[in-house]
Amino acid sequence: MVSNTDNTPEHDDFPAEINGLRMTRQRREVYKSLVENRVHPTAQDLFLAVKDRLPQISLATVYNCLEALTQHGIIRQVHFDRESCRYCPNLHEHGHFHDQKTGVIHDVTFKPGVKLEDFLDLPPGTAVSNIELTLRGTISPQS
Amino acid sequence: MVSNTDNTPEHDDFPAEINGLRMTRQRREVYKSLVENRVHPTAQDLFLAVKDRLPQISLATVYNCLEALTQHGIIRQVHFDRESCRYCPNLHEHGHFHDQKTGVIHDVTFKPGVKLEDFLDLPPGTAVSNIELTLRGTISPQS
DNA sequence: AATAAAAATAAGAATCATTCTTGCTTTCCG
DNA sequence: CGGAAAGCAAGAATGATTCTTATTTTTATT
Repeated sequence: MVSNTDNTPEHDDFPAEINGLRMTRQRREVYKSLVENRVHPTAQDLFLAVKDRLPQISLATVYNCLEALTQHGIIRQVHFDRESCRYCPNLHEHGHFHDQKTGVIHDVTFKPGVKLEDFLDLPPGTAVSNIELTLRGTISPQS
Repeated sequence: MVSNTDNTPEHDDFPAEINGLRMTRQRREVYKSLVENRVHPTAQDLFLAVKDRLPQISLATVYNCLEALTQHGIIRQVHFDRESCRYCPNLHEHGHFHDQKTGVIHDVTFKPGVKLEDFLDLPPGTAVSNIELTLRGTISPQS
């Protein structure tokens, strides 16, 4: 097998470790493909993309890499109904708008300074550690 | 097979049709079990519950009923990551808070009068037809 | 009320995303 | 260097959901 920690300049000078996770060749390529891809890809999408650079990578390894990256807070999973998981390198608090006409998924940010309590009736004592917000609808062309 | 449109008083005087959907015996029992159940059950949960009244009902039929009820706007699907779909008879706009300690799922309502534009940066021209909001965290005991 | 057509159902097979298992390879660290 | 730990590839296994098919029930028509 080819070296996994090849961080020579022609391989992008990627850090050897992020958030305590060793950046192996497979993890690095999966992560890079995710960052380059702007459409919230699935594991399958990333598998095909990474194959160009690592032809013998397996789908299971892509899943392993995505799991490891997620567990270490480097990327996030995004869910739409029970479709295949999608992945997102944007770590800022944000939601997703799913355009039902085009299928495109847009990131949606919260207005600055807004707190959950401003728009939700939360039971007293709730400590929210994770938010997942999904909107669906259409975008009418702007004149 | 037992009659499907038995709406005699001892069977609860249920309407024979809701939102244009014929209330068959199976659909009625699935719906009633969902309303009685307060914990956002899965199809499997409902299958077991309904079996008491309709011993020969099949899991596929429960899925069919839930699909029909959902399509006719009588109930809603709720998703938590890629876990089994859960179902909810509460049609009011609301989100869900998943207590990570107890596993209990609480409905969370929006503060009255709040609009999406109040707390989200939506691209111009967006028409939102569906909102799914999932929170995770814990509830500390109130003193 | 009889009957043909349409809608629902039961049962089990099929699908598909994801996870698990196993044997091998690479990396880490003394 | 050499053993232990971590990662990986390949394919099998899992599990929720959907699909298929034959049968039953309901509806529409007479």
